[in-house]
Amino acid sequence: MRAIDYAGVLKHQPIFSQFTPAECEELLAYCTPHNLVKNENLFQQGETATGFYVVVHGRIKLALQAPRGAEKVVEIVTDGGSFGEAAMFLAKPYPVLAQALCESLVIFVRGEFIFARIASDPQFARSMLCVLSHQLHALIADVESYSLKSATERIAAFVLKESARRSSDQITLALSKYVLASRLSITPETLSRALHQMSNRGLVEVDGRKIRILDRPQLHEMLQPA
Amino acid sequence: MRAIDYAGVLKHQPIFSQFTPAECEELLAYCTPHNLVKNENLFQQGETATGFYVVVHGRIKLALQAPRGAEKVVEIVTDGGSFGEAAMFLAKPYPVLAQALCESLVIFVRGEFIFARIASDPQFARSMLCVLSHQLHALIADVESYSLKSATERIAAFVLKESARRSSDQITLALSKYVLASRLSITPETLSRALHQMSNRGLVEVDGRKIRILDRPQLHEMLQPA
DNA sequence: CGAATGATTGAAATTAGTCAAGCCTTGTGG
DNA sequence: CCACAAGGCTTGACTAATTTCAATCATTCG
Repeated sequence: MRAIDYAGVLKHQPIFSQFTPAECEELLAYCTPHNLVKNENLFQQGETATGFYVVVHGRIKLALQAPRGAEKVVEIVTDGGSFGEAAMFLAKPYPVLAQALCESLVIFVRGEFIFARIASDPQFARSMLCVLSHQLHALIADVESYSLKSATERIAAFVLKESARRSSDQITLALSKYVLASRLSITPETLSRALHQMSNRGLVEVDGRKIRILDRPQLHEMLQPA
Repeated sequence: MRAIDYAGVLKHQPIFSQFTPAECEELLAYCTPHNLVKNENLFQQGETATGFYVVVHGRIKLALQAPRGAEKVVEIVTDGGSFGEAAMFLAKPYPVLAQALCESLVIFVRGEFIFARIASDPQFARSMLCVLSHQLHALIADVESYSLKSATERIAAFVLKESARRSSDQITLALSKYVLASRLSITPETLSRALHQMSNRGLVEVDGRKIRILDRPQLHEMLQPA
């Protein structure tokens, strides 16, 4: 078993792409890798943040927890993504729970390094500002979706977005339908029913976790002004 | 009519509080003040951002617009607040509409200046990162509210938060109930009914736009685990 | 004063959630 | 290799929360 070249791994993360190999070596001293098994928690809602996380590979679920086991999945972070920056900058508790949906490798980066780097590298500061700005806009898009679209419309939007991301009419859910439903702020039952209904209308073809788009124009029309 | 000392005004905005008077003078060259009348639009959803805005005084509504006149109020920005930073950093369109709810003075700050300042002043970069982080966490709190709380609970939470902000049991809505309802993602009708119900239960006393908290413990309990 | 806007109220409709049962995989251990 | 347990998914019937529609009432402010 050979040691992983974590410095090399860091170099390949979008957020550190401007770093030289030497800088990655330096950064490494402030990093802690975490190998997570499926369903393992990385941190709980409420734990105070002293750094943030980069997802090397895998899928990390960020979720809000409510009494009686209810939860709301806010985001699924995948390869190359990061999370926890905002809590780090504010030195506040993480507002969400982070849990691995599958075997994942994430790297914890101590805030200490980031703060120093920002002080010395304005370009890096710009990158972090862009990362946070992206996250903010993504959340606003979610709020728009929750507030102004019906359950079926949200599902249609999701299918189209996934399809665009993979440049394919055929998408395979990397998530259980339970998690997807929570991400879309609906119940699994509603998701199931809505997919069936879309299937009956000939918009999509559903086979387990595979969804194929049959009538893209019609699907788009569902999201347009009435 | 005497010219307003905008440099002095800038100095008093939280986001520029670290600036020296000389720096504020310099900043001023990149600023454009806007006096807005009630209901005046500052920008439309979709306009490309080349800077951001600071609210000197007044109330600016940020809202998502949907077909058929529907809209969702995302945030109300008040004195000392700012908005549009994320769109500026991404050089993307504003995802929301900005409209004055009352006569307001806002100052537009060109991104050009901010970018230069970030390059030369790491402390300022930190400030901007904190501002964005705050906005992100505020949005997550909203998502939590929308997803995991009932309409009545959201109203109770709002009343308590307003009361805390003013350190008083008595709050006076600075918003029309229509705008407040949209902010809480409910309809005005539901807001009206819920307030009445809370009033009937002796939790609050409602008189037009004045709300007085009568039973704070009970109100808190509504937000706790069942 | 009177139009316009905002707020309230009631009744009906609708969406989505809840509860409960059953089904279908999938993986595991006998 | 089969059987069964477990989880994930689907389905149906019912319920509940909130919205919609419509009408009325109040307020404000030209």
